Amino acid sequence: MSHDLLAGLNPEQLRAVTWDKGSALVLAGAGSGKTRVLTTRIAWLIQTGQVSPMGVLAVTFTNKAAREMLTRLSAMLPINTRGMWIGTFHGLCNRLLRAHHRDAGLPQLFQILDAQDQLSAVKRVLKALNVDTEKYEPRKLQSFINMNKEAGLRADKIEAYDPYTRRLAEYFAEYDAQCNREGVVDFAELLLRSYELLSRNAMLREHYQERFRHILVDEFQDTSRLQYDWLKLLRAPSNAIFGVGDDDQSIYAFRGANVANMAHFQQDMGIEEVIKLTQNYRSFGTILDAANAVISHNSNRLGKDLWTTAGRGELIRHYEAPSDLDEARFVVEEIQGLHREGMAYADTAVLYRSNAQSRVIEHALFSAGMPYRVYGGLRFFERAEIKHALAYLRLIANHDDDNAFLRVVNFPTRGVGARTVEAIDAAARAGGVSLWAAACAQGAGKKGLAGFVQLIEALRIETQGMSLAEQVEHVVARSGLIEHYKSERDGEDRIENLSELTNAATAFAGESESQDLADFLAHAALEAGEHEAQAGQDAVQLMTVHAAKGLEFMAVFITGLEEALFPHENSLTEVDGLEEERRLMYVAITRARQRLYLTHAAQRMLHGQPRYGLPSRFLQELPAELVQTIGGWRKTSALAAETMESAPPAPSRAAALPYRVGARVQHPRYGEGVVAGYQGQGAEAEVRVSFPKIGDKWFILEYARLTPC
DNA sequence: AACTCTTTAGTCGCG
DNA sequence: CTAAAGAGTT
Repeated sequence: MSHDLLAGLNPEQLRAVTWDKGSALVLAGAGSGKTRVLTTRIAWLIQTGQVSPMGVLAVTFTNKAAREMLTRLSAMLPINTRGMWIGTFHGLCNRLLRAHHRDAGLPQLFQILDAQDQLSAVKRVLKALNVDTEKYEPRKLQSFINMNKEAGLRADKIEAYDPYTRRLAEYFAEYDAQCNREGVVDFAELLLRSYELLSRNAMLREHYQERFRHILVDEFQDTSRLQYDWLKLLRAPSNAIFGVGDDDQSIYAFRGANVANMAHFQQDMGIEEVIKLTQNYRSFGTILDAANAVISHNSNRLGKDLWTTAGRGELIRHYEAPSDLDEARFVVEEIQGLHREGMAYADTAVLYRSNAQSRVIEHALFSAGMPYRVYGGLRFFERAEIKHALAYLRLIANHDDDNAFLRVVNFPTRGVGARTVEAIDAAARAGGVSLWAAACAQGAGKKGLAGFVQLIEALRIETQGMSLAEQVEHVVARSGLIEHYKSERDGEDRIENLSELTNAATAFAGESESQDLADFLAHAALEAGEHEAQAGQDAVQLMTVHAAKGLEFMAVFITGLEEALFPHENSLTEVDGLEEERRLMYVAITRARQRLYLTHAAQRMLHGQPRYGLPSRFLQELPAELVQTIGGWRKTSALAAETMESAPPAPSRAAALPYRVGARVQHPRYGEGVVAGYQGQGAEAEVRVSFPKIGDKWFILEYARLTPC
């Protein structure tokens, strides 16, 4: 039987799939069949009777990855995957907390705050404490809270050596208190809460440890400190963790990912040998060589090189554009050419480091009348009208949800102004009760408020006994949202989305076999929905490099390959920042199957001003024989190369270029400025300096009276 | 309560 | 430049 399952696996994959000596770490390169290994292993474990479906715990980071695993698994095995613990960290923690909400100290119908909700909750805390939000920015506090929770730290465990941090910790504590009062948890809280639940409750912990004989973890390099500890807590000494990841694709340190977990895992589990999947099934050899070459400039790697049997393929194409406009024009023309040769638009992707860069490319595509799709932006459950409708539903499920209350108490407007809300807020704080309770108490006198209270109560009663979809439909219809959007100029889309919400509820009820409103609300928070825009059409794919991780395309354009943009200037001041940028470059390169374009622009508009960038150091890190320069307005970028730290030193001319681009310099007449670029060579070399007020100035390098500052 | 003006910030973003 | 958020105006 298992023959079918294992057929077609290469020796490395086979070794990983059938590993039977305890915990394992699989170093899975890009395009090496990682998902296949994970799912085949689960199927193999079940089919060979080593574990029952209930005994498997498989964790991913995205809903998409979890879905894919489930789909592939049900194709491999005739089992019902429902009830199996396969999902995202957050989804599984949610499941755990719902099942044991009492032990976790949560109300049964606790609600989940998404990032937006969390930010407004944070703002409310700061307002209640009368904090100067200039000094303590809500966003900063939000990320402070999340960073600490991701490291497993509550407010009282934070070591604050300065008054500022001490204050932040205080506000953190107050925020948590507010969440507890309101019966809501944020994303990080889902994890921390379930970690604490398991660590405090030995009975529960042992129950799950006994149950999950095999734990499998996808994208191990993206795990946070807390997630790693959570996994260790769930694993009995006799059970195995199978971790799959790629340290070279670790690009999420900024949101708490801790690559070091891979090394810790090796030590903690006594793993002697890492299984490496290095055969790549995606790209041609030239592309892989380029990726290998770039990433080899990083230190602290576990180490691996990708290879293929597919052959060399085409050279990488490098285009040097005079400006961002020209870069976009080039990309458009190339895609048109590819399309004429039969390539689908959807097989081409344009990647960039930051979202702002998409504008120019979008404009060029639009002018050329070509279809395109931009990834990112608002997702379905994040749209304002959907959040409004959900707020009504949340308030029915949990009256104490102050976030939801504030969102809709006066939307659509019903004469409950800021003054009234303030009064409710004061009463609620004085009485230590929720806004809802305070509103009920004083609502009688005020027309609008009384109407709101009655509406919510009526909805609660009316929806009892209804199916989930009926409840959603009913609440949307009675909330007045549709009437409100009818009178708005471009409200049609919003009304359409609201009716789509009913469809989403129907679909959810069908998939999960749950008619429970709380389940649906959790689903809405945990799965914000796809990025809607014209999915499924044949369109050029535009996205950031981060968003491209895990995807592949026949042809890939990596644009904006300039110093200070990619690698991003902000990363240069961060610890290991440059290495993370290089991994980002590695991810970008390995998205391409057949053809890879690298482009950079000498001049680019940034923040409304022209910026002059040198070619990215990553271009220099590519072996010249893999790259073919096409077009190009300048013969060589050798001059540029020599200003770069990572380039081999060229003493004679390095002395001639005393400042890096981006370096701050002082000029006796114009004051402080930033070096924006160089032009010419030798005695004619000129330096361009940007001054804040005055703008850009060219100086003959030899005579310019510049001093570093 | 809608509208307008001003100010400000601007890397990447799963759940 | 430009989008978003906050403040101020009608």
